[in-house]
Amino acid sequence: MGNVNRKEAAEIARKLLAWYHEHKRDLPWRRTGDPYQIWVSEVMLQQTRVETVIPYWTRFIQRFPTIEALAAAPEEEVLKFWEGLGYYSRARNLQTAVREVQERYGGRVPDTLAEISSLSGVGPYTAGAVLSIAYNVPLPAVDGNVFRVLSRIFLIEEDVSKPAARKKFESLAEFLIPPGEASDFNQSLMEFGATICIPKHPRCLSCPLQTLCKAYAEGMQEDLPIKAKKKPPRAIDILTGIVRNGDGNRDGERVLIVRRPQEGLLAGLWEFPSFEATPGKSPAEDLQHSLRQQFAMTIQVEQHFANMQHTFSHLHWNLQAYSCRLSGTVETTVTAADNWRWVPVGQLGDFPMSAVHQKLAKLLQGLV
DNA sequence: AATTCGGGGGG
DNA sequence: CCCCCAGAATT
Repeated sequence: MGNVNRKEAAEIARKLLAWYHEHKRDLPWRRTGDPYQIWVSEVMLQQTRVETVIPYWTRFIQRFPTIEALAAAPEEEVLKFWEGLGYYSRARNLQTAVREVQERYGGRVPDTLAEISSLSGVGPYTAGAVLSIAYNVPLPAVDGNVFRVLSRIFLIEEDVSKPAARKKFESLAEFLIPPGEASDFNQSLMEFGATICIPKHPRCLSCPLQTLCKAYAEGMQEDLPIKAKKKPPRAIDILTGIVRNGDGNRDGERVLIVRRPQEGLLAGLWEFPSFEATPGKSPAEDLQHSLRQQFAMTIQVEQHFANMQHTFSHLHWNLQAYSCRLSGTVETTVTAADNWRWVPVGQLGDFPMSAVHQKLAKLLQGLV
């Protein structure tokens, strides 16, 4: 596959670099040479669009401008800055990795493949991207764009969703890097895929590589890359309690939130207490039973609050939320615990929450 | 090699 | 509605 000689490789690189210098977007992380800040951008960009990342990166770098700043921050604050971006283990891994750079590498992002790859959350793509972009090390950075671009230029009909395909595309991408131009070339390949050689209806009429693209010559550009279809997400029913206490004392009304476990889906995020529904049980009974079992609380379900549907990569939530009220008063000594708290509705925004629960919080605050 | 991890934009 | 997105870790 992709048999290229040095001359063809040089021509592709030359044309892509010329196109890139003319058409590259003015992205905020292209204005810095700081390897840490470039690293942050690459982690945020994993499975995430450039337009989505821009405001997150800007706020994150403003708050955590250096490795020292991020290393010293409370994890929950880091999550708060990541809130809504998804794949929250990226944030946790990034902070773990940054702390290791502090200890092991004296606060300087390592510039070798072995060292940077040992950091948590740094896989083959991110390692190549940071090393090439920040240090101009001639290593490939194969992301979804590069799979698509190379599969079309060289008409590679291999299933790119198979892990085995990655190594072949990596060696091809590495071979194409012109001497001394790893940084710009790798970015040109991705930028080209993001703006010209796009997934559907590629802009072949504006393409600087049209004359040498094998897929275009065969009229196959729309059929590449080959990718296996994903399984549909499985659906589960979730019951959520918007539980308010009725003490009405000096602090006013408070609502119960719970922190999810440190591992698994939405790890470490706060949410209104939620449980997978028990088939055959009435929602009110089910919710009452679950809250008693988990938090030793007696509540009464007052009324239906809202329905939410949310699809994750592999899961579909069908969520029903009910307004509930705590029976009796809350002892002042148990108004907070390690993984649950009673908080004033106005302070819900201080806690990192998933997109679904953010929406519930806004409904509760009357902001919608 | 197959699953688990979020969320949103666009055809 | 489906696909895709500057993927990595776990099993």
